[in-house]
Amino acid sequence: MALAEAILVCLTDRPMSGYDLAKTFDASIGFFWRASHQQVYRELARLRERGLVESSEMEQRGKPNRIVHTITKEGYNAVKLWSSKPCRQPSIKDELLVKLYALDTVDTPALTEQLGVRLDQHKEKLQAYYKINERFYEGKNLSKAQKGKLIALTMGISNEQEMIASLEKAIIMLGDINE
Amino acid sequence: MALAEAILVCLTDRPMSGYDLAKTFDASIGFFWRASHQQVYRELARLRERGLVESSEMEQRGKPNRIVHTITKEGYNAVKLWSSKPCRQPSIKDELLVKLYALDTVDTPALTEQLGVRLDQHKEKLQAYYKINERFYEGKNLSKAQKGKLIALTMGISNEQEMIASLEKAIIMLGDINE
DNA sequence: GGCAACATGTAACTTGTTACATGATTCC
DNA sequence: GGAATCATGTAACAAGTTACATGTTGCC
Repeated sequence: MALAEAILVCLTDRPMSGYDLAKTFDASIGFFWRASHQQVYRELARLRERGLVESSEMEQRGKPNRIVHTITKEGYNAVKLWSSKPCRQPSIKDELLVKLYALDTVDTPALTEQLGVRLDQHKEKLQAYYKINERFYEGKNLSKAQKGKLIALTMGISNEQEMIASLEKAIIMLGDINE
Repeated sequence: MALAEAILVCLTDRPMSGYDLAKTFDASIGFFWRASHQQVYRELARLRERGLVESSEMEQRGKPNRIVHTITKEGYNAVKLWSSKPCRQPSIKDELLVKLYALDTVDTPALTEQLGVRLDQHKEKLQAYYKINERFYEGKNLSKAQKGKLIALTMGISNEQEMIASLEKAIIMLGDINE
């Protein structure tokens, strides 16, 4: 049920269309909670039914019309209530670690390559985080909302750094085994 | 579809009952892939249908009978095939970071407490990892299978260490904001 | 002419969660 | 007497994924 809240949280920033939200879940908030556009549209329909967002169609020239969703007072209350309740633990599903766990049954060269692919993904993500940090936070006067986002970003950065170091070490360890 | 493979991977170690598997998904392999007992039983039924495991009932005295599942040759092949194909990226769903992202809409004292709870969870997990390391790996002669598990464990340890440091920092940053 | 971006959705299916259901033994 | 552990599952529902479906504008 936290997709609902993640959407509401995005809408506290500004009213958005489903398309905007889908893009947001592919970047920014998507770093902490990922969702496809299909999920977003389905959840928006439910939020509208529950009165937590209001939707209005905006005409546009040269582009298809957008349906813009605005968080309601009840929506804000729902976010506040949710935020006061304990979090569930983040779900963990990592195929790469499961493959390491089964090392003697597994295709080792393929696995080594996959570790490399993953390493590159984390490097890219770290660079993306650095750019966001430079562009929006570094050396700026920040509102409370921005400070919260900066804390989340900081955690993201140190997590990526750690993952990169870990994977580099893992690749070396795996190489040693196959000598 | 990777729950199937995670179960098969567990069964490469030794034949197990659904109950054993459910416990395994609550510890060891559960550190990388979590699943409830309901999911395990459902997936076992499918694996049996697909011929990837074979099941036989074992009578026990004083306890209910167990149904023990053994991985078949086809099961091993399925693991190998899966391992050679690229991994999907691990899913990310972290309510705590979403709450930080929405700091000005959120109940801040409650959030601070939740950060503390999460910090404790990671500390406990780290201790658990240390114990596993001591008991099974440190200063021992390791098979290839064990070396793979050790790599995964090493990654788990450094990830927990990083999370602990990050959360401690986040709690301080959040405290500074509310002064 | 083709592809990317803009924009919204439906349908079918697979996974994951919550609740229910049963029943024996062992330990406190 | 009650709780914990052992042991197996079903059913209903919620969430997530994959594939399908349509149509415009702007750029190369």
